[in-house]
Amino acid sequence: MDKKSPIRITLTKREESVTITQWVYGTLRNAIMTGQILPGRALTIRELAKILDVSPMPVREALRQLAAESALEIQGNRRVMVPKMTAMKFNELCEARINLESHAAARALPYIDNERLEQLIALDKEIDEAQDNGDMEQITVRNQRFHRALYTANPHQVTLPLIESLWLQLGPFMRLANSRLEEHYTIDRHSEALRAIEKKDALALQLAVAADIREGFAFAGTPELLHSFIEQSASGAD
Amino acid sequence: MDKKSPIRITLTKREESVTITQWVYGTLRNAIMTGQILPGRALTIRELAKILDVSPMPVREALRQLAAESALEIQGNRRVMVPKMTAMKFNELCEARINLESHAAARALPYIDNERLEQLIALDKEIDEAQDNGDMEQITVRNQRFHRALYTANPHQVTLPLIESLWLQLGPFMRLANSRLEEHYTIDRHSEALRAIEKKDALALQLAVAADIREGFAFAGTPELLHSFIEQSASGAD
DNA sequence: ATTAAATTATTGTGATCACAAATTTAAGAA
DNA sequence: TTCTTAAATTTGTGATCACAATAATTTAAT
Repeated sequence: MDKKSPIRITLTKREESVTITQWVYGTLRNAIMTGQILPGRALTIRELAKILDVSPMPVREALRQLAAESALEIQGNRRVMVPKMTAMKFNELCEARINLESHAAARALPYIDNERLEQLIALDKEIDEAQDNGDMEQITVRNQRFHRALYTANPHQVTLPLIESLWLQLGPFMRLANSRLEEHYTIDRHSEALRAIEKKDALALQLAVAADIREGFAFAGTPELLHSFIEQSASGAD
Repeated sequence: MDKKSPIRITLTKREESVTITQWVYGTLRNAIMTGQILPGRALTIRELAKILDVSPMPVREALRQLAAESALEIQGNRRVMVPKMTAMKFNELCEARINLESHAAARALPYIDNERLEQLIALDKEIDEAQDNGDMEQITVRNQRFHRALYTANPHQVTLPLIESLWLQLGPFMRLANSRLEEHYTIDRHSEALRAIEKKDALALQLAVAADIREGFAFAGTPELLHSFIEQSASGAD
C-alpha cells in the first residue's frame, strides 16, 4: 500500500540568527546520523519542505550540501536518497576512519596542552556516565565530541571535515553498532589514549584510537551479523 | 582604485543534458583548481552569475556545494571566498594527502587486474608526454587521472571524494608546485608504483605513492620558498 | 489477466521578486 | 585631514512561479 514509508524527523526549535537553511541542514543531518531516514528511501524536496514546515528553497540547499558530504546520494534520476550500505563498503568506511583518525590524532598530539588534556579527561568522564545510563544516542554524541576535541587541538587541522563525512556515512549504522557496544567494551581505549597523550607517545596514541574505532564496530567482525544489520536497515525501501 | 580585482574564468561550452548548475559547478571548480580566483577574493553570487551569463540560482547552488567540499569558505559575513593558505596548513594538506592516498592505493591493489594495469601504464605514458610538452596544467590533469584510476580500482572505494577535496584545497598552489616540478622529478615514482602493482607489493606501492606526492611538493621543503609562493598568491586581496 | 500506450500528477531546475542585513559611499564635524 | 554618522547601494536569504522531465496512474488492446 504505502510505498513511501512515512518519515519522522526530530524537530528542534530554530534559534534566531540561524538561517533556515542552516537549521534544515542540521535537522536533516541529525536525522540521517540517527538513522531516522531509511537508506534507499527516495527524498523529495517538497515532501521534506512540508515535514519541516519551510519553503522548498532551504531544503534544496541543504540537500545539495549533504550530498556533497556523501551523506546523501544523487541518483541519475536526480533523485536523492540515503545511500545504501554494503558489507564491503562498511568495511572500507571503518578502515578509512581508522586510517584518517589515527593520523589526525598523531598530528594533534604536539599541540595538546594541559588545558586540552583536562578537557579530554572531562569528556571521557561524560562518556562513562552516558555508558552507565545506557543512552545509545548520547554515547555516540559524546564519543564524537571526545574525538573532535582531540583532533581540533591541531590549529592547522584539515582532516576533520573528511572525518565528519565518514561519520555521517556510518551514522545510520553506528546506532546499531552501539546497541552491541556494552558486550565488547572490555578495555577503555580512551583512558589508554589519555595516557599516551600524557607520555607524548604518538604511536601509542594511534594504536589506542585505532583500537577504539575498531572495537566500536567489533560486532561487525562477524560478517553474518553485519549483513543482517545492513539488511534490516535496508528493508522497506528500494 | 579597483578594489575588486577582475576575475577571468575559462568558459567551456555547456553540453546538453548537463544542468546549468552542474556546468557552473565544474567551471568554478576548474577555476579554483587552476588558481584563476585569488585566495581571499570575495565572491558574490550576482557577480559570478554575470560573468558566467547565468541566473543567480545555479551559482548559489554551486557555491554551496564547493563550500561543502572545503574548496570555498563561507565567512561569518556570509561572504564566500577561496580560503587563504598558510605554510602550516599547506603542510597539513600534504601530509593528509600522503596518508589518505597511500591508504587508498593499498586498498585498491587487490582489485587491480590486467586491464586496469594496462590502463595505468597508458596513463603514465600520457603523463610523460605532457612532461615533455611542459604544459603544467596538462601535467596536473593527467597526474590526477592516473591517481584516480588507481584508487577507483577498488569498487567499494569511499576515500576518493575526500581525496578530491584535498586536491581542490591544494589546487591553487599545485600550479606553482608544478612549475618547479622538472628540476625535482629525477625518479619516476609512477613506474615505481607500477612495478609494485605487478609484484602485488602493497608496502612498496604505498611508499611509491607517498614519494610521488611528497616530491611533487618538494620545492615546498624549503619554508622560505613555500612562504614566498603563498604570499605571492595571497597578494591583491584581503 | 497482462502488457502497451496514453494520460495525469509530481518532481527538479531555473528565473524572478521581496526584504532585511551588510557593505559601501557620501556627508558632516572635529 | 581624520573620524563619525547618515544615506544609498549591494548582498544573501527565502518565497513563488513556470516549465520540461520524470514517475505514477489509468485506459486500451491483446
